[in-house]
Amino acid sequence: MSANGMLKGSLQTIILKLLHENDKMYGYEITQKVKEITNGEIKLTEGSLYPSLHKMEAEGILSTSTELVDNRTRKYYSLTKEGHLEVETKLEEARSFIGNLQVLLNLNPKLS
Amino acid sequence: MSANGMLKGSLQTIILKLLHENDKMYGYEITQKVKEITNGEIKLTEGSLYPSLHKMEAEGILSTSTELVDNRTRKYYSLTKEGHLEVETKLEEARSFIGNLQVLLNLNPKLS
DNA sequence: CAATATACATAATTTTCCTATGTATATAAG
DNA sequence: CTTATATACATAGGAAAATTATGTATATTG
Repeated sequence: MSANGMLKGSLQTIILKLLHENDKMYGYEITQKVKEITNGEIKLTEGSLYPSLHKMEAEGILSTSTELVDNRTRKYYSLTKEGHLEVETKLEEARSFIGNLQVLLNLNPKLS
Repeated sequence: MSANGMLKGSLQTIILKLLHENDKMYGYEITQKVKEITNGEIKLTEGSLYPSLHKMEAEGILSTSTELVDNRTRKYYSLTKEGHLEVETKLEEARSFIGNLQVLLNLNPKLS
């Protein structure tokens, strides 16, 4: 929630990057991690997170395994081989887009 | 077009920033300016640009004036008083969001 | 004369996210 | 003991934003 109408288009990239770093994570853990890293400025809603995870699983870039902890179900997500390729693509797109946006908006313009 | 699925959410900000710098611009001119600044990496489509301009005009943050140049109509857009306020808000949002995204994706992480 | 550039517009669709809701267990507060 | 909060998942319905695909029209270049 809270002031991120700009999330569109980068949610998948954020999720994939976290899974690239952490090997396996479950949904709730992802929301907490994003909140922590951004000092509470970006809060993923379940209504956007879970459908996005399901979609990527259906596309074959994520795989799942379920565990039971304290009587509560945890569904862990991991990158597949295709997922690892997809992260690189998405990150490069993000790098490029952010660079262009910074130039357009005069925010920390690209040196060089 | 071309590799900017991440445009969602920042199109208005880009337009407003250009109008903030240029006092008045017409649609086609905006597409050319964005293409020029980003070395052709971001190409605004008419299908997204014009509806966005119309919407902002309806909201009262843009005003228009039409001119005829070489027998072709040009519809110039300018920021209204509200538009000038809106630019600041949008820019601050963009600054914040990009900062968070950079930390999440490990791209030029914020020093400090 | 044809292709490209300039200049606007919009309908229909798709993508992506959010809101609201629902289920269920564990723990902390009072 | 009861209530609120945190943990943990899921999905239906709706809204917002951009794209695709058209359509009109004039000027310029080859």
